[in-house]
Amino acid sequence: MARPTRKKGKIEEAAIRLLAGKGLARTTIRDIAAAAGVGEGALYRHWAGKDDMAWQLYCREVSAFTAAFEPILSRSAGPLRNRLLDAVRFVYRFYGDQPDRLVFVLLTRQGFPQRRILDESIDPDHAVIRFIRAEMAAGNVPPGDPVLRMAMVRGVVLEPVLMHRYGRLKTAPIDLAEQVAAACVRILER
Amino acid sequence: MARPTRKKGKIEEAAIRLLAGKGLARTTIRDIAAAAGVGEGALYRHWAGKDDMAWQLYCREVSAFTAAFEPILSRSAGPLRNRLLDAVRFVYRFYGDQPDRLVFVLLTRQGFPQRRILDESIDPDHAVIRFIRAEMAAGNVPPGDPVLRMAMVRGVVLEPVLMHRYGRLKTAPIDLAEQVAAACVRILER
DNA sequence: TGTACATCAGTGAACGCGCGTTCACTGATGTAC
DNA sequence: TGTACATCAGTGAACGCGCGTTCACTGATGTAC
Repeated sequence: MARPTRKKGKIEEAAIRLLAGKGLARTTIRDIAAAAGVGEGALYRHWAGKDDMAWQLYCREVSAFTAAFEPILSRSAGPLRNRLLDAVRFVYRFYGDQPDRLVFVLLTRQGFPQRRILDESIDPDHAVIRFIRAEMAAGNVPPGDPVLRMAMVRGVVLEPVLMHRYGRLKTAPIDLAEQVAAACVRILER
Repeated sequence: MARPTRKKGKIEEAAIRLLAGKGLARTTIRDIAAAAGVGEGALYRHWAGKDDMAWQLYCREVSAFTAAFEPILSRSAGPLRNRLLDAVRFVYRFYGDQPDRLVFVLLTRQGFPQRRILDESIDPDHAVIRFIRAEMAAGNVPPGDPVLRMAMVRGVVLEPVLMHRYGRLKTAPIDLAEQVAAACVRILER
């Protein structure tokens, strides 16, 4: 039963790279198979089809990201600004180490034919909303719509990543972490 | 020669709606033709093909947006915070009036097969960069990378639009303009 | 240990559907005289 | 004004390519005895 799967991992890595690069609709099974050094049929040994593979992969990667990210947000020691800086650094280091994976997890909007909904327990946006709610309760953030706050913070943190990926922003995001974290503080603290 | 074109406009409106909704790759010629109430061949009377139509439409709409947006940015009267509020209100009103058109112009990333580059003279991001450079020169914004500043402002302003479009943010963006503009001021003013 | 068999990851040619595009045609409008 | 013709937006069946998927097959590994 526990037969060694040699090529499933290769397919997954190739898929993440290609999906982050050009999205689900423009990525073909043959693209993925060729990039993974695998026949076209191999994919169907592990998943029901293309969309199923993409969705399962997406859920797994989002879940893994959030599992690593949430503890950083919920560490309650130190002032808010330090914790925000840690969180921004975490995201930007992840991008520095595995740009395709971060883009796949956080910046692959749309893409899935049926409007699939991510479970709240693994959605990184919801982790940020919970964080903001907790900080409001603790009196570190003035009351207001936590979803709006999350949206603004998300935009400030991730838009520079996109600009870097498209070649517009020359500086690596990790070197901008202080500036971006400072902007987050100003958005949240009123 | 000046023969009346009855259906070109219908095709364009349908295309904007569909492209904003599901992107170029998932939108078919037949989708557009059906939504416009037109035969499939009609499109080829006006454009060389699907990609050509999408690109021409994109350039036209971006250009029109920037032509209306730039004067608001470059009005030099009044304090920075008032001008930023005007700019945010302009974007959010545009979204309120024509959500599909705004999403098509500002939030349709990627999509085009060959990495086509938008001319600087019609790119709204560049209009914002020019604005920030001018404010730096005038001493209203401390020196720093104008591209990073543009990216952060862009994220703060547009991420709430996406969240509203996907149903996560319940309040209409126009009612959040003051809060978002205040965040922009804090990002730019140091 | 050796032999026979079962299991299953992986192959790649073939299939059929859906897509962008073509093309022979229609019909409405403009122009020449 | 009326007639003949030219122009061109628009039609929709048909075409062919590229895609996701299938399937008969291979071969490596695990298991029974």
